[in-house]
Amino acid sequence: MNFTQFELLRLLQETGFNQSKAATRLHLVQSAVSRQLQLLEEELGSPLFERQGKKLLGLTPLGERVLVQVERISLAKQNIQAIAADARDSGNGSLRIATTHTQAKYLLPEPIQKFREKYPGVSIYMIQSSPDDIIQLLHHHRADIAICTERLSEDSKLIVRPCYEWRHIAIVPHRHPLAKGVLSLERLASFPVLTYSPGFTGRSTIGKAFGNAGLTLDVALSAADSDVIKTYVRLGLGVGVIAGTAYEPGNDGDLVALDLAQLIPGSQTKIAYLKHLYLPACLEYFIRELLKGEGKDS
Amino acid sequence: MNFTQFELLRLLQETGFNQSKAATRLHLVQSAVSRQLQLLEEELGSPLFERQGKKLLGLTPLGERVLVQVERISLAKQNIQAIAADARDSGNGSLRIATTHTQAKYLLPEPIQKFREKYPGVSIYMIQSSPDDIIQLLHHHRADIAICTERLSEDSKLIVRPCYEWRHIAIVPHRHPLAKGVLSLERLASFPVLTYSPGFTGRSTIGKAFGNAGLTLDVALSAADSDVIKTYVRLGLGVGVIAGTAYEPGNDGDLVALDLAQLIPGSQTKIAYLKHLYLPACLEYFIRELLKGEGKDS
DNA sequence: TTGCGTTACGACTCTCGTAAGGATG
DNA sequence: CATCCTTACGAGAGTCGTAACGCAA
Repeated sequence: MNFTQFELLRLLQETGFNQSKAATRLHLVQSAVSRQLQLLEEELGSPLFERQGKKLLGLTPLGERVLVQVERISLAKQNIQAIAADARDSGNGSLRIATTHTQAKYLLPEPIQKFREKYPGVSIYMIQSSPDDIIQLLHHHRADIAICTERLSEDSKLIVRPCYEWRHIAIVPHRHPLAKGVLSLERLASFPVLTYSPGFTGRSTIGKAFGNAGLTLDVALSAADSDVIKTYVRLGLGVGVIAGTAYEPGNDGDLVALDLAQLIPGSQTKIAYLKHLYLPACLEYFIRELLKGEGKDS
Repeated sequence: MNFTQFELLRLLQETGFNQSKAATRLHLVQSAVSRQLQLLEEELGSPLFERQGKKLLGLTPLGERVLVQVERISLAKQNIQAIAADARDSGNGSLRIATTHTQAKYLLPEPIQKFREKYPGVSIYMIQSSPDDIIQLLHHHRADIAICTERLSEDSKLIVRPCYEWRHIAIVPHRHPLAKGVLSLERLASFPVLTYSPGFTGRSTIGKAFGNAGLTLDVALSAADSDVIKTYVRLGLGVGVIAGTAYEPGNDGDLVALDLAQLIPGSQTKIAYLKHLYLPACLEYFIRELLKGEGKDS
């Protein structure tokens, strides 16, 4: 029973119960892993893994219950290291932000600039990925905080806090027919639409709004990235539906932004971090900055 | 960073930061403790303890934050052992009940008998103590479950669940003047009273009831134990005020029980166990039995 | 002097890596 | 025969206990 053995358990699950891969990630040889596994199972008195011959297939019910506790231990141990690092020098360290392109480009610049001024010694890692991946990054301790609009709610291991509300807009070139006249979901749906990939930046909200109106969207192109969408809107591929915050009057003067507030419900961008995770001074500051203006504490 | 070092931290706090005592409880010599402490502080990079010369005085702010995580680790580790023991043989093991005399004698016999029938292999340790001690026993992992009436509410580390409601009664010998006539707080207070020691079995409720009525109690004798009180009531020392459940018609026929339901508010006996503690099958069963009839789940 | 903590050193235990071998597809 | 796991064995690291020392009440 030691930390290495517990870390091993976690890695075995992550690697699909492959001892060789787990060994590599622990900087050990495979035989050491095999032995530690035997020792642990022997100490606990019953097998933690389902086996077929010598190969590991998965966890036993016992193994699963144990793993829950192991995750707690792993988290608490990381917390201790974070607490100590914070005490040694709270102006140092790293901040790993997992988020989507839209947030990284349009929401975060200002808070990150303020953060940088206060904590010039902290390295910021911006990890861009899909919302599904982002949550996995949190769970696997590969990111400290997640910022995104979707997939952040029904997870008991996370603390999720609302960060800010925003609206979708439609963008079209000036010459586009939609630039003039009254806007409606029906009229919008009559054009090819360019918007976010499923799972990104409120795409589900868009889908629901049209679905409820009995309309089917002709999605000509979907991308994770507001800027990619803008590019193809400029090429005349159709109507772009993007986050309102992604429209930059300075750079996007060639495009007309059409307010969809009456047509598509608002979206809420949230921040999330692991429950029971120690928040270093700098991370706490960053979260406070992000929540500023929102006012709602929980 | 290993489990021994963390266990050491916990023990140092328990022993008042005395390395020698902590060493003994870890079955080590004192010099080993000294070295492990240095290694841990060196690894974390800053001191965990306030020192005066060589003597340890207490925890630094860092040390306190670390200790919180250490307690989580310790608990999770114990959980793993409990889970494994439970899986090896859920009919075996032990059940450590911390409670007061009144509960042990008048509430628990029936549930424990049922428990014993279902789990004949489980050793039951009945730890009788004061409510204050009982809570400490839980925190120090020296008891699995606490059952008592007082001091069980404002602790965020515990899960507290109401178990049953009961009332106080007054007991007097047949010849006593109080055995006849109308009962009132005033009349009761005019006699010497024998009741529970402060902190025991609803003593605070009794005190408040008389206090609110502007009466001072003449407590001739207080004891932790209903049977002791009965004994001295029989000797004519005064009026006994005890839990209604402690009156046994069979054995206490020489005493008159007077209902105090209209005079003293009811008390609630609760059960408590550590949050995040793994409940072995037998403990889960025992808790379910205790809550039966209460119906309220939370 | 007694109690408490640190430092030095030898002995022992533990765990690793190397290497060889068995099982499985 | 390639992958995955187990077992045997020697080398090295880590931790303990003994013992000697420093310091304060």
